[in-house]
Amino acid sequence: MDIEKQMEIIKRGAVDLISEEELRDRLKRAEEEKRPLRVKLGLDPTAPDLHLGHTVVLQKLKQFQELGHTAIFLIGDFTGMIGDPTGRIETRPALSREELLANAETYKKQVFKILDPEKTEIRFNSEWFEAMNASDMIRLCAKYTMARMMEREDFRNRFQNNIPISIHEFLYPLVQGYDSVALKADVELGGHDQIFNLYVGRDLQRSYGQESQIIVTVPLLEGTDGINKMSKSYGNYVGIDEPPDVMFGKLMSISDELMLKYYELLSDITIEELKSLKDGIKNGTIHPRDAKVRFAKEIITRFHSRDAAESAHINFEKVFREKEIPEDIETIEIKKHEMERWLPKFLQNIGMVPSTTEGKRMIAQGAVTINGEKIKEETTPMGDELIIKIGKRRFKKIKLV
RNA sequence: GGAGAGGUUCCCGAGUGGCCAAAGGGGGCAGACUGUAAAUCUGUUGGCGCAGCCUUCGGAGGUUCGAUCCCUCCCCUCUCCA
Repeated sequence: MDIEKQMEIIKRGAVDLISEEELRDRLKRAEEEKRPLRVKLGLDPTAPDLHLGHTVVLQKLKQFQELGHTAIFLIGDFTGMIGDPTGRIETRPALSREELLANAETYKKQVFKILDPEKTEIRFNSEWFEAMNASDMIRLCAKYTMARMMEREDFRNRFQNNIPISIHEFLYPLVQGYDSVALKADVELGGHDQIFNLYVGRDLQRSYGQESQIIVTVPLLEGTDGINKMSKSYGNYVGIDEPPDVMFGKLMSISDELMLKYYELLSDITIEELKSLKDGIKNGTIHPRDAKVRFAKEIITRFHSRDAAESAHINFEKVFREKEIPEDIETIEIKKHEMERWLPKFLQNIGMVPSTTEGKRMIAQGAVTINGEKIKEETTPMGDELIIKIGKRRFKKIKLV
C-alpha cells in the first residue's frame, strides 16, 4: 500500500507518534526490502480478562496487521511478576506463576476476538528473562540512571509524597524496554501512559546496537466510573468476554458525558456521524439514552452477535423501564421441609445477601419484592414458586420441591 | 547503625483510657425522582434469630474494673543523620 495512506491509517486516533519521519522512513524501507515491520504490543497478564480499554490499542495493532506487518502480541508473564507501576500510587501486589499462566491463557483466547490468529506472533517474555542470570540483570540495570527513572511522573510523585517505591519497580521499565531488544521491534504500541516505558525501549535498543523503535500511543479509555482509567483492579471495566446482558447494563450505567468519549474511542462510526450525533444531543433531536443504547448494541455486536445485542436490549427495557422480571433468571430448587421461614436468613441461604444483617437492612429499606409484593415483614412468604427481587437488579427464582 | 514520625473499618482520614462498631469524605448498596443501572436528593454501609451479644483499630504480651487510646517486645512504612 501507498506509504502516505499507511501513515494516515496509523496516525488516526494516535496520541503520540515518535517520530513521524522515522516511521515514514521505516515503512519505505520495509516496502523496498519486502520485510514487514515488527510491531510489538505487550500486555501483562495481571487480570484474566481483556476489557474495552485494551481494545483501543488492540485495534491499532490490528490495523498494522491489516497493512501486512507482523503483529507481535507479547504476554508479559515475567513482567507480571514485577507489576507495572505506571500511574500507580502504590506497589502492585506480585502475582504467582500459576495465576499469571492462567491469565495468559485467557488473554490468548480473547485477543483473537480482535486479531487474526494466523498472522499474529504470540510471545512470552519469560522466554528471554528466564534465561538471564543475576549478572545479566545487573548489566541491564547499568544501562539506565536513577535520574532518568525519576523523570517519570508517577515515581516522582510517590517519592515526593513519601509513598514507598520498591527497587524492583524500577526494573519494570528496563525489563519492558529489553523486550523490544529481544524482539527487535520496529514499532511498539501502548496506551499513552506507557510513553515512558516505550522511550526506555528506544534507549535500550540503541545501547544494544539496534535501531530505536518507533512509538505509537493511543488514548487511555476511562472506566465506567468516568474517573480512573479502565482497569480490572478498579472494577470499572467492561470485559470483552462478559455476557451481553452484563455488557449492556454496564454500558447503560455510564454518564451521558462519558458516552461521547466512548463513541470517540471505541465506535466504528465515522467522524461525520460522530459529529451529527453530538449535535443531535446538543439540540435535543437525539435522546442520550437512545444514543447509549445504540452504542451498547454496537459493542455487543462486535464481541458477541447482533442477536445477542438485540436480546440484551429487550431484557434491559423489560427490567428497567417496565420493571418486569428478566428472561432467564437463576432458579433454585429447595425442598419444602428445608424452607427457611426467617427471611433474612433465607435470603442469605440462597446467596442473595452476604449476611442476615444485610438482609434485614434490605427489608427495612423496602428493597425486597417477592412475587411482585413489597416485603415489610421478616417472614418468608408461602408459595410453591417465589420470584425474589432485591433492589433493581438482583433476581432469583425459588421452586419448592 | 542512630534519632524521630507513623500503621484505624472497602479506600482516604479523625479519634489518644469508658459517651467507640469508632467523626468526616470517597466508594458501594437501597429508596425517591427520572430519560437509563445518567444526573439530583435522601437513607444506609462488621457479624449474630439482633432492645442483647460477638469479632475489629499492624502482631504478640502486659497494666487497668475497663484499652483504638498507656507500657514491653516484634513486624512494616516514611523522614533526617551515618
